[in-house]
Amino acid sequence: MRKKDENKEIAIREKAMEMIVMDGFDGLSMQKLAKAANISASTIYIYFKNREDLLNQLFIQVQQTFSDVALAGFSPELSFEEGLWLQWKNRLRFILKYPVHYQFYEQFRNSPLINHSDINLSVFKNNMKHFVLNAIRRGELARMEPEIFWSLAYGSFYALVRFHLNEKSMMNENFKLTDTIMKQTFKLVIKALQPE
Amino acid sequence: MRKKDENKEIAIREKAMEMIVMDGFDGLSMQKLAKAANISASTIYIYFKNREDLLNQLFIQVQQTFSDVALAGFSPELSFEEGLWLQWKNRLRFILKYPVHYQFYEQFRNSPLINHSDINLSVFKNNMKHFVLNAIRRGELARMEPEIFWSLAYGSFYALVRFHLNEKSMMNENFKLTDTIMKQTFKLVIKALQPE
DNA sequence: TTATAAAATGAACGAATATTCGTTTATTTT
DNA sequence: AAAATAAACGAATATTCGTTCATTTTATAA
Repeated sequence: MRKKDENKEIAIREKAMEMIVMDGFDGLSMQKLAKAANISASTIYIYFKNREDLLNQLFIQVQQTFSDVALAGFSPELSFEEGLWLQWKNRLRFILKYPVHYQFYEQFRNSPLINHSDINLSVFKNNMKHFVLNAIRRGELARMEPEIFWSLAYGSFYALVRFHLNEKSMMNENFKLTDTIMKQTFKLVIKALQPE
Repeated sequence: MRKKDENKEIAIREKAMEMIVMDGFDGLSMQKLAKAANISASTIYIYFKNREDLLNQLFIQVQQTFSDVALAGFSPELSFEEGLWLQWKNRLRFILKYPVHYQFYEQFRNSPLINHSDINLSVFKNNMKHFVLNAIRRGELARMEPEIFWSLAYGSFYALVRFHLNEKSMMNENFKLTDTIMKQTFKLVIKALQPE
């Protein structure tokens, strides 16, 4: 009984994401993908049920990895400032290390495909829930709706990342996301979220 | 010399955006679009050079309308709090009135197509630049990098909108973007951006 | 070494793709 | 009302699409 070639599956996954990031979902055809991965088109169907399944598997894996990375070293018992900063750093680390994965992820999230792929983030959600509740209990975080917290704490972070990744930035053509910029933004967010 | 039928072009534009929002860029074929708009496929090529041109024209128009709406009633001389709040309301008004346009807009922005379509937002940029500088001069806004300002002032707003439009919200399944929520978030943003 | 089972392939499938072409239709100008 | 012109169309084009299938190759268990 011959085993599946792990490298082949990885090649399929990586090339597929590269092609999607380069040319959009239109740009990914099974035949072109096969050529890019140096295999036959029919081989792809040994590793994935069909095109839709391939796309979903890609998203699920990236999503899972991304949220795992975000939680690395994280504990709901951390102080509010420490915990949030850790997550910012974790997220940025992933984005910088795997920009293709991240861009694929964002593209997928903003496409209608997202509706057909169900996501499981219960571990992540639970962590964040406890983290927020603990911070409120300790008086480090203002009492507020979870969506308000989330919008401020992460919306601003992702806006920064977007400026960083886009060549044509809204305000400044040559924007670079330095540690200083990130820390300054972070401090302002903390200020906003503090009680009273 | 027969004139072009304005309604026909509008039908093409609207149906195209609907199809893209429903099924992604894959979902838009010229023949299906023609059927949806009750015309012949070849007629589309009278109004648009080709498929790519159609997509670009759609984006450019929505982008222009959106930034015009955002500036409605706006003046760079407005106080910081008034001016920012006006923009938030303007933006939300557009999003709620034309959700399909907005979702198409976001989808396009997050796709590689954005790189092939050049955008002209000089009027908008100029307004915002003066607005921010005036607010700093009057001491209503902390001195900071434009990207930090932008990330906080709009990143959090768009994160709220995202929660609102997504069925499966990250934190709360049944999140509704009420006036109260928006005003609360806005107040926190103002707090963050204030000097000292 | 042989048997076996799954991986891997290339050829082939019909359906769908964007675009073009020759012709017809509708509208405006003379 | 006739002439002129571009809109509008239906049919046809050559490709490309995702997927299937019969066959061959290859790694492993016996």
